[in-house]
This record gives sequence, C-alpha cells and structure tokens, in this order.
Amino acid sequence: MGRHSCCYKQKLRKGLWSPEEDEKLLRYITQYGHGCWSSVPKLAGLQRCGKSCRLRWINYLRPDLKRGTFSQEEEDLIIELHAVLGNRWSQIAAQLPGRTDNEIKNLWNSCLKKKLRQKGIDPVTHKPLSEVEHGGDDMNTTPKSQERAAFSGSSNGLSQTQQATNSENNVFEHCSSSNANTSSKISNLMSSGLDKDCFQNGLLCSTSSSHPSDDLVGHFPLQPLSDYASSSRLAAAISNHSPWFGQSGKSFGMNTEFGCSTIPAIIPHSTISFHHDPVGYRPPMTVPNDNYCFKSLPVDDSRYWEVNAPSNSGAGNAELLSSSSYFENSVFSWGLENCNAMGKEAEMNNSPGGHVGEMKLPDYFHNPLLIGAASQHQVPQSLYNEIKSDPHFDPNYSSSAAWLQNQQDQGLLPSSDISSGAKNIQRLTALLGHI
DNA sequence: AATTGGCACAACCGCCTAAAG
DNA sequence: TCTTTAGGCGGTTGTGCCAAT
Repeated sequence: MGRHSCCYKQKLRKGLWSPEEDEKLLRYITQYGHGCWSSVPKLAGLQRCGKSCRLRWINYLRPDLKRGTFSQEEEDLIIELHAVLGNRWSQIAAQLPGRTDNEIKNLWNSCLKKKLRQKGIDPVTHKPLSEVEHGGDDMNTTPKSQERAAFSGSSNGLSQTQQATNSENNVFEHCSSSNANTSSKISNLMSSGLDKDCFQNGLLCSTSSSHPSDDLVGHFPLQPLSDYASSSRLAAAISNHSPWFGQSGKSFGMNTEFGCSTIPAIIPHSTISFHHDPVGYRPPMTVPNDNYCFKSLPVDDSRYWEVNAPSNSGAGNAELLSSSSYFENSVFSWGLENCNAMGKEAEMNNSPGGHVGEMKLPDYFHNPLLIGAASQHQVPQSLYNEIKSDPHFDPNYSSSAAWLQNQQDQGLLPSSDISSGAKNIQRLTALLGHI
C-alpha cells in the first residue's frame, strides 16, 4: 500500500512542506498528540495524507531531533550497527537518539558506503573487498524478494545468505582464534547477565544447525570491529536491542517517533534496567516529572536505569510502559493531554510556574532541542520568532539539564521540580557525557 | 556567466504486517 | 476466513545547493 486510500479521495498536496503546513502540524500535535495519523490532516487543516504528516513529524518536526552533522562516534556506531543489523535503518536509528532512520539511511548511501569502500571494506558484507570479490557470492546481487523473505523469517535482519556468511566466515575465521580480545568482550557480555534467550531469539541467533546455538560468540560478525570504535558500545546496543525482537524477526516496543525507542516494551515492576554500559541509550529528552525519576545505580561495572512509576496512576505496569503508551500516558506529556492546556495557557499568557512534567508552550520553546531545530530553520518562522523574542531565550543552551537549571534560576520552575527533574537529567548527562 | 556533476536532504512509493470488521 | 485499513519500514527519486570546469 504505497499511497493510502485517503490520498485518492481528494486532491492532496505533495512535495515540500510549506512553513504554514509545518506550523499547523506542529501546533496540532503539540496540543493533541497525533493519535490516529489518518485523522491528523483533517483535524489539523492540512491537505496532506496522514502518512505524509507522520513522516513529516518523525523526520522533521518532532522536537527531540538532533540536527547537524554526524559526529565521528555516531558514524562509527552506525557502521558497527550496520554490520549487525544490515539495512534496518529504523533499528539502527533506535540506537542513535535524535537521529531518524531516513537521516541515517541518507548518510549511509551518500557517505559511509563510500568511506568503507575507500578503506577496502565491502559496505554490504563488512568484509574486505578482496575477500568479497574472490568469494563470488556477491551480497549485492541478493534479490530483493529473497532478502525480504529472509527478513521476515530471520531474526537479525540480514538475509539468510548474509547471516550464513557472517556466522560461518567471520566467526570462525576471525573470532574463535585470532580475535581473542573481541571474543572475550562478547563472552563477557554474555556472562555478565544477559539472558541467553535474548540472543537466541534476537540478533545472535544462529541460522546454521551445524553450530551449537550456545556458541553465541561464534555467530557474531566480528571482523569489522577492529576497524571501528569501542565494541563495547555495540555490545551495549545489542544488549539493549535484542530483547525486543519477536519471533517474526521484527522488533516491537520500539518507538522511533520519539527517539526513545530503546525503552523496553515489557518492563516488569515498572523498572527499566539497562544492563551494561547504556551508552547506546539516552533517556527521553523530555523532562521527567516527579513520578518518573530516572536513577542511575552503579552495579558492578554495569549501570542500571530505573524508572519509578507513579504510584497513583494505577498503571505502574508493563502495559503503561509499553512503548508509545508509556509516553502518551506519562513522560511524554507535552504530546498529549497536557498539551491541550499547555497550548491554551500559552495563548493566554506566559505565566511561569508550570511543572516540569507539564511544560507550557513557551517552556517547550525553551527546549534546546527545539531551539536547535528552530535555529536551523526547521521550525516555522512564526514560531521561531516567538522563541527568539522571548527574553529568556538563550541559544547557547546545550543540554536539557542546563535548560532546566536556568528555568529554575529564572523562577520559571519550582525548586521541587528542579530537584527531581534536573538533577536526574544532570546525572544522566554526566554519565552519558562521553558519547 | 553558464554548465555540469556531486552531494545532502526531503519526500514519495511500494511492500509487509497487524488489526479490525 | 477474507477483505479493508492503517502503521511502519526500506528503497528510490526529486530537488536545491555548491564547487569545479
């Protein structure tokens, strides 16, 4: 279904979005959330199909987008992840908060592929070009339909041929004997608490019956790792990643719309625990309110992120915390019910005093992430002007923590909120600062 | 100054899957 | 069980910018 049926019913606009359209969509979603995308254009007064609105929001308008060029670390991580996940851009994007799958895909096609080739690495197999040429079994020639079938039937997103190549060639050529260091890293990864089933159902699932399924290290495409940055980040990404693969091979519980997709779909006892270095994870950039305080608890060499569910919500369960509902019901409050009041209040006045978890529209505009977008003309001019004209606006803010702190300094936030919100964010920022 | 090619980015297209009727 | 509808994803194309010629 390329174009939805709604697109045929009436003449809908195509092509680039105008600033007016952006503003309409932004204002609507800010106030009401998107809900059913197919109804968004009508309710927002747009001559677009819902699919187009969704894409525009995800790739362009949503406030937690990180703009600007990719850092070297981001590029390295993308390459690492691509070696494992193949062209599963949405899942790669899930490990790079603030980046969209579209953005990463474009980067890959326009830049990273070329860089790898220049290094003598085949961007498809992540093996040395000479090896690929000799092999003759060129991955580039894998029929699309075959790859799609492989995707749906396999768990790691690579074609079956690709899986076999990675597991049988990379593993036993590069891992078991020559790359003991990397091997030990993966072994450590395994021995330090990861559920083996996650691997068997997830990324490291073997497709070859000739290899014992518990030889998990053996099914990891290790060869490229030496070229890239620390493999611990990849391990972290995988450890965060693999539990959310279902049997169909598709991930679930990953909400890339908010760039927070590493939050597990099922979180027993309302606790999010990220084993190992959570370097691939950043908490939602939305400020947690009092009920959702992110805590970092050092346990051995691992770090754990914990979310305290609100005791009075009656929803401190897995259902609430499942992906989108998690945000729609709680943390991502600006996107839904609170936004309604938020927008109205913003229209009436800019009075301070809103809670951290209930940002008013002007406060929302102080969000450095949105401002980042605005500064690059990613936000409609009228909104940008609104931001710039605000006396509290400071384009130099570089973190949500700084932003929060300043909100308190300005008297725009009560100290109770800053203590639970900003401090946790500051802790997160410090812990994740090395990214 | 005009043309051309490369590049980055935004958006569309088509496929797959799941849910609902 | 079949059909319809919608969401999501990856591939591809269109467009504008910029540097080189």
